[in-house]
Amino acid sequence: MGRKRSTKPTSFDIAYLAGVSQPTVSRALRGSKAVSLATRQRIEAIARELNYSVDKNASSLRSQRSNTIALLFFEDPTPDGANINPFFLSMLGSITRASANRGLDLLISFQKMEDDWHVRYQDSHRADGLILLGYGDYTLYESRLNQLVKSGTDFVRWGSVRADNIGATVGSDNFGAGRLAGEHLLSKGRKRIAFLGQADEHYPEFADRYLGLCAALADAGQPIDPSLQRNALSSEGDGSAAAQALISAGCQFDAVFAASDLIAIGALRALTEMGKRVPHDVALIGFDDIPAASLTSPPLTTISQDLKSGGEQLVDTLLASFEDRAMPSSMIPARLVVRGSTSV
Amino acid sequence: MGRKRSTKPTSFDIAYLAGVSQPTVSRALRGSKAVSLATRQRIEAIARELNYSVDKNASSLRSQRSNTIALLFFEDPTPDGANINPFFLSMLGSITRASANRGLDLLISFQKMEDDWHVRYQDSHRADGLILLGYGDYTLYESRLNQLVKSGTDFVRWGSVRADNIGATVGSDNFGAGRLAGEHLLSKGRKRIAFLGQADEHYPEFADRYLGLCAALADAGQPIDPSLQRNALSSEGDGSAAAQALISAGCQFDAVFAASDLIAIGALRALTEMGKRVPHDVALIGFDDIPAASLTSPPLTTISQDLKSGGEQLVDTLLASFEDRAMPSSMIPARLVVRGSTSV
DNA sequence: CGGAATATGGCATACGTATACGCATAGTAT
DNA sequence: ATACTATGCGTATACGTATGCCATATTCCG
Repeated sequence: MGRKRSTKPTSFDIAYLAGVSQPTVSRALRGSKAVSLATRQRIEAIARELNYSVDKNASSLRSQRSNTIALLFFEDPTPDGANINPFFLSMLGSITRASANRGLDLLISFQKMEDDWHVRYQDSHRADGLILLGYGDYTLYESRLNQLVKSGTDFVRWGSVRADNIGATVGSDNFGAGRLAGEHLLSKGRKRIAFLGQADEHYPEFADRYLGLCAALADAGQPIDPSLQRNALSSEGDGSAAAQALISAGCQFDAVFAASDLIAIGALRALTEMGKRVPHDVALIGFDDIPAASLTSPPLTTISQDLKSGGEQLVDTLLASFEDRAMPSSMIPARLVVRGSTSV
Repeated sequence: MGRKRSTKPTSFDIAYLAGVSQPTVSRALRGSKAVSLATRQRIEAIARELNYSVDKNASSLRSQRSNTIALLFFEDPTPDGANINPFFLSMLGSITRASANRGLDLLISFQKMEDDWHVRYQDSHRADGLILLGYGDYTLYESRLNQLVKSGTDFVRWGSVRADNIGATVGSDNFGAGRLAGEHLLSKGRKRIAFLGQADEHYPEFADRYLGLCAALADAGQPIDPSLQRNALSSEGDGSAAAQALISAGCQFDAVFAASDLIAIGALRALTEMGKRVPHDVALIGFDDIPAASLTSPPLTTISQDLKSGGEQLVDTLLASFEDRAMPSSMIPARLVVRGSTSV
């Protein structure tokens, strides 16, 4: 079954039945102006009747255009691989919809940083362009990005939007979001705000969030205590460890801004276990608004990224680059979601 | 950029450089036995040097094999579409990996029940076969499945494994899992166990779980009270409503088995709000072990489905059907994960 | 009413690969 | 030595569509 299909209809079959030539069928179905309305409708009717559909491979081969984009997801170096950051899964959903709405097929693939994915996708004409997604050490794939540019591959990245980015980038306004978080905590009377998250050039998004927080503090005339910034990658384990370290070091703080919800959730556990009450002793705010954020106790105040716009912008930016009208990188505003972890 | 690429190398280029004919290049790169080791290695070296990669479209067109599978995700009729069941996102991760390991590309797409996806994917030679994923009313797409069979499309479903299934199906042993849940609750001394979840033929997986629970009760000589079964689709809202209804109706129960974690989380909230202590007054067990399950308070005892095996079996079953050696439907054991919501 | 512009659609061909055949050469068996 | 099989590779062609170019029919305008 499936092997011996009764010969799928081709454009020649349609042409024969419609009394026209095969090219006319092709033109009609693609909506070319060179075919009269009457002829087109006749052809469309027959095509529908025969359940005809254009052969994607032949079409792509001839036109050198696959109408397909590849979503390459770069994993954190978490070796077990079972669990994926829920935030990116949501983003994936958004991109899927955006692609479908624009008539594009979507290939997805998880990548190890080491593989030579650029060859695999663009050179083989599997896809017209790439969307690159993933936290992880940015400096690690900088050289890869340069390769992409050099080989003329169209691509967009999700990440920190900066002037000197390699290739087009779409991302949240992390600086603004960090400021938002800071202002919210300040408005609650908190002054000594810890930041949990890697804040160096390897993780530019986290760094931007931290800088936003610092800006808010500065605006309010509050001092910035570097000892309140603790590194943490995006995982519960890291968040928990960072919070513990903070307490063990005897730091005084009345609020925690975690660079991701996973970190926040880990921190919440550690804080609770070590006798700090949230939000009474320590207010806590996360980032991403993953589904689990509303389930913790207290529920987590967090920053919600606009995934819908994010996915659409990624796809649109890529489409623009197909057509040689390069779209600029774009920055998407984020939104504060207030829940129990910051309201006393 | 990207438009005027300096003419990608073809198999003819390789052939010329290697001093052989184009077909020999094709054969060599596909590992045909008809080409000598020396020749193959020469060809491979040149191909690597030129950064050559087989044109996917030409290859698929000629061989009538795309080495691509399409993952079609059927959404619940939740109209907002923003949130996707986390369980299926995890499954998606597992399928992605399984495909990659077998050298298959993966197309993904969210489907409305109404579209004629079967045409779009298999008839256009986008994919060699389909994986169908999604909760939702099974009877609704029964007719579609029959169409697929009739048109000779290769596909596999994730769902309830039954003898009379249309097409190959891979799924968890829902009956066994239901029994597992029941036995666990009975072992905790609970006797009046409510079931929250649609348990009719429209949702066979839920129904199987309920039947498993009933079997456990029967084995223990406990009566089955039909009024303790309440319908709920897989959402927090439904779970919460069902739990409230149960209490409002004045039903006596000391345990709840929810057909999914989302339902369980909703139920947990309702129970707590209505003054029932979990697990003291009511033990609660969910299904799926989504990431959020460990974050509720108390953390949720649940059933964990083996997604890794699930994804692999789906892909392998599909591959088998490509090769006309039909693999049977297969049932995957599930595992009980005990947490606080059932241990006093 | 003649010639030019326009509308419609056919002809030829290219996209890059895979495979059925055929043809050598070499090795083996009879 | 003849016939036969196996090996290694070239020849020819098919996969199904899209598109540049040209031929015809139609319209339009002075």
